[in-house]
Amino acid sequence: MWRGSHNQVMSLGKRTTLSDIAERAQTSTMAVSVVLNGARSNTRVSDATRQRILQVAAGLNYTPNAMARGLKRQRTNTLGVLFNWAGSHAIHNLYSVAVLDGIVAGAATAGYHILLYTQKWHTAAASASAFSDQRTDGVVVVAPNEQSDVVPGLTGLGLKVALVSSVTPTEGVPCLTIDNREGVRLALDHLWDIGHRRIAYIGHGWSRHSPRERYDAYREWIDERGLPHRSDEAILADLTPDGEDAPLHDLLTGEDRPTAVFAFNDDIAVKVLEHARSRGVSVPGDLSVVGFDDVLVASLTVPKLTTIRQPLFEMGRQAAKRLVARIEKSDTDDFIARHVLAPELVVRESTAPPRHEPSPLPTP
Amino acid sequence: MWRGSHNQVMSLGKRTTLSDIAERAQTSTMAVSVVLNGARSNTRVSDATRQRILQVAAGLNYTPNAMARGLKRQRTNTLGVLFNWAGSHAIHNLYSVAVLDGIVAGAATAGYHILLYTQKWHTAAASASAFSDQRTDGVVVVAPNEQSDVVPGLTGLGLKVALVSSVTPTEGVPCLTIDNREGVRLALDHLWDIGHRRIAYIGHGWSRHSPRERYDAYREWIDERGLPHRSDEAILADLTPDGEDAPLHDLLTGEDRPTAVFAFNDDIAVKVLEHARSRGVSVPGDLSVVGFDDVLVASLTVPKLTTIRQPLFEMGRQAAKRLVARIEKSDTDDFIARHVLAPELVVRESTAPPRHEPSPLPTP
DNA sequence: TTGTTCATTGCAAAGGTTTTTCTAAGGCTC
DNA sequence: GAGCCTTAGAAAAACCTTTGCAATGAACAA
Repeated sequence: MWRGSHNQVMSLGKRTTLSDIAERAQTSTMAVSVVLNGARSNTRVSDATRQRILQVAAGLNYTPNAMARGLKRQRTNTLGVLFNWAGSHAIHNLYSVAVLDGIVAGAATAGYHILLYTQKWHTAAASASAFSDQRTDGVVVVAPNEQSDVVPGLTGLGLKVALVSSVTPTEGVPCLTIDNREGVRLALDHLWDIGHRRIAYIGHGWSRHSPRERYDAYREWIDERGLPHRSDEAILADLTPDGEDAPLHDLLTGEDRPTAVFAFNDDIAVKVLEHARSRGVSVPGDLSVVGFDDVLVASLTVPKLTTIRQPLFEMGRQAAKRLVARIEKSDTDDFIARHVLAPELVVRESTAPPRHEPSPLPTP
Repeated sequence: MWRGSHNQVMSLGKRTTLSDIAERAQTSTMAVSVVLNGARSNTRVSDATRQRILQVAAGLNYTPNAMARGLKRQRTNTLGVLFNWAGSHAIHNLYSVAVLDGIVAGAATAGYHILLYTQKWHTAAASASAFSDQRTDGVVVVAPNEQSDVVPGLTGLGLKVALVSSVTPTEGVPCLTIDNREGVRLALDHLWDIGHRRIAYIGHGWSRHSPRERYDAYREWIDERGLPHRSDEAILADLTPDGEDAPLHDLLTGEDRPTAVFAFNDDIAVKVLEHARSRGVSVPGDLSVVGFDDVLVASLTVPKLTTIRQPLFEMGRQAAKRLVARIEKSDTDDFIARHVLAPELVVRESTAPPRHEPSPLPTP
């Protein structure tokens, strides 16, 4: 290790820069820069000075200043991620966690870091400009609220964007999603195959795209099979934590109650399970339950939840990968905007053939 | 909105810079800089030009270039986060999720962003220098492996560091942790109070600090109460996913089997629950189970898990907060290194008084 | 000897912002 | 009317890296 005479303080005082190295190696900063990066320049360096530089650099453990480099290169090797905030929680559900995990993995293999913007952005497109600081080379937006015009706002600023779980409003923005209709179909076909004919849908909030799409697919399927529409077929559950949800209660205990329930997602399915247990309704004996997402908890419930698996990790990973590709190739060669991944039925323990006659209701 | 003559392309060509604004406002870039930030400079600007600048800036929706600003200010308003990677998953357990969520929240209130470094760092201190690019103002290290010398490596480089869940090896590094001994005590006292005398410990891997500390606390408590040490008191379970874990099987079905089990964390406790169910051991009837962490799934198991709550979100939030304080105050005024938060007993459904006589074993 | 080629390396500019220093001008006091 | 203070704003330096270009010098061919 090469040491200067009065440089003991070096390590904790100033960071070492290119010119520090240059000074000690008796050369200029550009030579050092060229040697320490793969030289894209037409500046060439003799072997003698190259060795000298490498030796000095090794002794000083130099790390390039990412700010200066980013400023010069107009490239930061960093991907931004935008979440929908829920209160003070950015990563408030297991869905986001799985996607983020995938994004991180995808970015990691491409040598990119991840920046979590901590600003809340659902407000207006006015806030979009905040993300076009030059901190990131592109942004992954996870499940954007469609009411919001953030995505057009971002692309309008010339920002590279990739989406996870969203319809694509703007051209040229890769969007990772699954086939919701197919997922619903898988779930309902499964229930049909094991004998269910009275199947209810439980969901919430029509404001977003996927709830609408899944509910539409459900109704379509019901029509296809020639089943009657139930008056209570769709519950917009604001399911209170283990509380008194009257519509849900009615649904599960009514005279013409369904033998199976398809829930918009696993969170809701879990609540249905809890509700059923507290009401003495046995799952899957009296009621079959299918969820959607196959989030981490789905395999931990009792009974384990049958659900439609979204490859969330993979979606995040691919979103990162596509975004990087878009950043690094300046042009949109073989660019496909919409990547629809296949959902998958995961049969666990919460579904079974219905009892032939509705069992007598347990007295609560 | 002020528009120049040939600037329609502005929005999607180049980003607007200070000098763009200066040019249009007929002034210099420094004046613009001074107006658009809280002026710390002694450059002063008349009201007339100030208005002119503000007007032009509003029209061009200017966003400062974070790279340039960071380079100049030597401050990025960004906090780095370092996780222990497990395979390709950075945020592989609910523990990390809760902490990260807290870090993000804490950073957000302080106006900081979060950078997730995607490099794996457990290898050596040599990789520590990679985190002293000037990208972040400080780094939160979550549950560092103590074998690794990364933390000393980081601080040695003059980097500001905060730790979550770690012993503090170096001076001047804030460390957010809980009182493990107290947590163990809470759990065991609870079991004692409801009548348990044969209590086993299930954990794994002594390589990290907290397993050691909790196990030590367990043994100490056993001694204090004058209870005999069990030969099988500590199972180092490499619990295979719903598989054949022989030691665990022996423990749960042996002649002198414990009436209660204290698990190192919730993940293990959940596996014990699964194991018990598949063996026909009823919880809490035949066996009480206590976990540790109170991670999200703890309230979703059947029966719901009694556990020791770690305020993980709060730990993350405080780590971010302390780190920011340390960054913004140059000096270590009233600096306290170690912040020990209080664990809390959360009694749910997995604990109950033991049956007076051991119930006959169910035939598997 | 003179002109040409080639390798080596330093100069300088650029990237956008912040801050210190400095100038110019106007207004005030005596 | 001269000196001085205040104000407004510009020039320039700095932060650190990257890269086009020029300069230097040596070897080499004519």
